Amino acid sequence: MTIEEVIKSTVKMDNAKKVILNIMYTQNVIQDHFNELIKPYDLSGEQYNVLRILRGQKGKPANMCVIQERMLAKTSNTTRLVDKLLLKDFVTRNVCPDNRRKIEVSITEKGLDVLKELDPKVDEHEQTFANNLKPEELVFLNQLLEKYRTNK
Amino acid sequence: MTIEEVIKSTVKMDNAKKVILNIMYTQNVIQDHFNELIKPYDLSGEQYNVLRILRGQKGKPANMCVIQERMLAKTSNTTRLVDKLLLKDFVTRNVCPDNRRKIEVSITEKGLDVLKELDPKVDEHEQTFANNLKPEELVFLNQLLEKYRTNK
DNA sequence: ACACAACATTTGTATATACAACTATTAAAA
DNA sequence: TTTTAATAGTTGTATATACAAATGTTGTGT
Repeated sequence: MTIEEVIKSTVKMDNAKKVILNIMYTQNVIQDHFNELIKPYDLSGEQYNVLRILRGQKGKPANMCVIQERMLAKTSNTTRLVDKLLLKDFVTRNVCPDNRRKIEVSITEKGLDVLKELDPKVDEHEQTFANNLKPEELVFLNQLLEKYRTNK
Repeated sequence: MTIEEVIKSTVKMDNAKKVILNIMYTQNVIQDHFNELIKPYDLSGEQYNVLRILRGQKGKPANMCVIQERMLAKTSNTTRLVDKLLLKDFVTRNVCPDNRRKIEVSITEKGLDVLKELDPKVDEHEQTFANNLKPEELVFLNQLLEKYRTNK
């Protein structure tokens, strides 16, 4: 389905506009699919993302600004995301002893368990889309997107 | 900047995962850029999108479900989006005489004026990104994204 | 030591989004 | 014709997001 069909556009669009709409819409489709996947786990997409970042720390705690800079949506409110994860016992939060301005956030066993349970489903989610392209097309799509963003 | 650099990933990712993150992140970058652009006009991205859809109707009013199906984010609350546009006198809203379940929404002169003023800025926004790619790369990027979404 | 800037995080507030429940109207079936 | 189902839109509520202002802590210059 082309992007014109999706938005039932009546007027002809140039490729610059089509690309923007295609990226926006594709992101929406991916996100809807992913939200379905994590709905039973009472996690939002950004909450999942924070857990993933914390697991990537391999035991080392992360402070708020580290989490922030590794998130996709830089405008998210990290404090309140961590609040939600705390309520579910997926993370711990402590003042950093070396620098009391900083907060050390770590993932708990319970948090790791949830991620482990989600891992195969997330892989499947990723593959479902990726299987529509040949391996070399995937590589090229990555290159094009990265080039498209140059200097932004 | 590769997606790994953006999220400062420590672990190696396969291309299926990279593509997802690249699309999500690129959408974020585009949206942030667009939000800057429309900020002075007191419009949100989705509000702009509704106005654009209404202009595409070329005078013919659109009812709520038509607007809904042409929006990128299918989960948006059309009623409240139109409420906001009404407050700014950018649209009119009337009960459809043929079928009183339906609502006819039309763009006003004032709404058209705002779009007209935004047009060159939106074009520039689209070109800023598109100029990073060759014309044939743009075409290919569109094809890859559409193929990537197959059956979703 | 004191003032002041820089840093890290939190809080307030307004708006937006997600999703289910609800109302009103029309169409279809019994 | 009454009941039921389908359609179109609205409202309630909880959560999320955006962004500015506020708080507390540390570093720097005088």
